[in-house]
Order: sequence, then C-alpha cells, then structure tokens
Amino acid sequence: MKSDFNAYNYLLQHDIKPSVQRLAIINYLYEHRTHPTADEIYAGLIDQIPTLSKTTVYNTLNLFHQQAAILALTIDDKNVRFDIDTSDHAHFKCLNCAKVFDVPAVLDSVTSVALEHGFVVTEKHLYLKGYCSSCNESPNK
Amino acid sequence: MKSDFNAYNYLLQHDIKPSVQRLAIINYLYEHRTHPTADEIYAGLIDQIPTLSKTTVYNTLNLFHQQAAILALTIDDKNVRFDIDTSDHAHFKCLNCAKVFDVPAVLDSVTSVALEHGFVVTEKHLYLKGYCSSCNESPNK
DNA sequence: TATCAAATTTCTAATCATTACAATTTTATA
DNA sequence: TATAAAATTGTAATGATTAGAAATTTGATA
Ligand SMILES: [Mn+2]
Ligand SMILES: [Mn+2]
Ligand SMILES: [Zn+2]
Ligand SMILES: [Zn+2]
Repeated sequence: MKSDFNAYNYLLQHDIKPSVQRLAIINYLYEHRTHPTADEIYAGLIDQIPTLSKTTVYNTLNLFHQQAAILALTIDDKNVRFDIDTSDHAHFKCLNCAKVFDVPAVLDSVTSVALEHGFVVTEKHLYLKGYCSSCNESPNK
Repeated sequence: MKSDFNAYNYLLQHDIKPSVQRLAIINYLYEHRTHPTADEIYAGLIDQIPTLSKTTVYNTLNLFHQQAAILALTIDDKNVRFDIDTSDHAHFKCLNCAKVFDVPAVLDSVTSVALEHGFVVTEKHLYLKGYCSSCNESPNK
C-alpha cells in the first residue's frame, strides 16, 4: 500500500525547494517514527540513493528544522534525533534499550509561565527518562 | 559572607566520598546557578586547583549525576550543562545569547501519563527555547 | 538548445566535547 | 610502614557534526 503522504507539498508548505534528497529524507521521517539520528537516516537511504552524502543529510535536517518542518530532539546527549511530528507531545527515552517513545502531553501551562517572564517561546521539549515496560519487566543488568 | 552550604554533608548524603576536587566542583555548582558546562567548571577551578584535570571534572560530574546529586541538562546539543538544583523546574534557553534560565514548572500530569504506559520515570526535563526578554527587546540579528 | 549563475550536493578535512586507558598519586587499612 | 583500593591525572582515541572548497544540478535567459 502506497503512502498517502505528499512529501512534495509538505516541503513547499514549509518553503523548502524539493529535491531528490530532500524528498527521500522527509519521506524517511514520515515512514520511520522511531526518532532516527542523522546517521540512521543516511544508512536507511544510501541503497536507494547511492550518491547520497552524509553532509547532505545533516544540511537537509538542519534546513528542515530551521523551517520548522521537523523537530530536533536533544534527549540523547550523543546524537540529535529527528521527528516529523511537530505537534505538542513529549518523549520518553528508555535508559536500557535506548528507544525513544512518544508520550501525549499538553504544555500550555508552562509556556504561559515563560511568557510572564518576557520570554518568546519558539520550541518546547519535554523529555522523560527511565525504563520502558519491556525493560522494566525483564531488566538487562 | 561565607556560604552556608555544607558541601561535605551534601556529598555524603548522596553516597559520594568527599575529596578536594569533588568538594570544589559541588561548591562551584552551588555558587554558579548558570547551568555551566564541564569546561566552564574546569576553567573556573583551575586557578584554585592547578593540578585539576578535565577528565576528573567529567568523571566527577558523571558520578554526581549517577548519584542524583545534580541534573545533567541536554538542552544544548553541543554541551551538557549541569545544575545542582534537582527540584522540579523547567529551563529556557535563549537562541540569541545562549543563556539558560530557570522557569517554574510542575510536571506531575505528564509523568502520570507515562506511568499509564508502564514506564518507570527517573528523570524529567522540560526545555523551552526562544528569545529572552533582553534579546527580545534588542535583537542581535 | 546553448550559456551562465545560483542553488544544491558532495568530498575531505577539521573541530571539539567526551571517553578510554594506563600511569601516577592519594587514601585507607593492616 | 607496607599494601591494596580508590581517586586523579595525562594522553590519545572516539565520534558526531561542521567548515570549506569543488563538483553537479537546476533554472532562467538568450
Ligand atoms: Mn515524537
Ligand atoms: Mn536550573
Ligand atoms: Zn527499554
Ligand atoms: Zn538572550
């Protein structure tokens, strides 16, 4: 079954000129909701686009982030992770299996406190860490 | 005026054996609430302890974090920042001047959602990004 | 269609925060 | 004091990300 995601229009809507590489990367993010790293995206596309450069992956992800087409998550201190879902939600990282899960969340109350301080808020990130249900049942220590 | 913070007892309370270096680092964090990086802490202490090694700073901060004596903030994708204040609060990073500010916050509601998913939560981080009141008034673009 | 400039991609090397590892020093204990 | 364990240090390695220049592609225009 073919994806109903229109990558081309998605990029245009965020003032990003489409290209083969950009379309492949945004499609990858649409299809892989695991919050992949730049390296994982590169590895996932190199067979499909053998000329792809890792620099292009980084440049493109930074461009997408600038244009607010994706989120850049710093829940991991080693790698930045990327997310096509820019809606209001939190993330949970398992300290055992390293997976990053989505968690429903509403963050309006905190934002309003920041506004009272005179801050202009452009990004909100709520990161939870601990142990996921799988790892909690059978810890790998 | 001398600080009323008992660094020695603070470390003992977190099952950390005190040493000259460890006391200096925890005192630095007590006195500098700017969420400094490991490098800033090293630079701030090298005159006081000329033999101090940057490796020791990293080792010590990791130990403090393991023992839950401090927070390790990944609000910045370049450097980890450290905070002696382990109470429930959020952080705001200015994208212009790069300062990291404290913001009051209560995150219980989100944690409860995570618990419903079977997650065991050990850390909560709420990061806001945007422009602080100083930079907002006179943007440096 | 040929030409040219701008935009994009690519390659390579650099950067730089953090860690690995082995050697040295300090501390605790017998 | 002798010895082992713990902590600190110095150096080199690691690895994600970026810088910068060269190559390729795109798009407009003649
Ligand atoms: Mn997500
Ligand atoms: Mn803080
Ligand atoms: Zn897990
Ligand atoms: Zn600012």
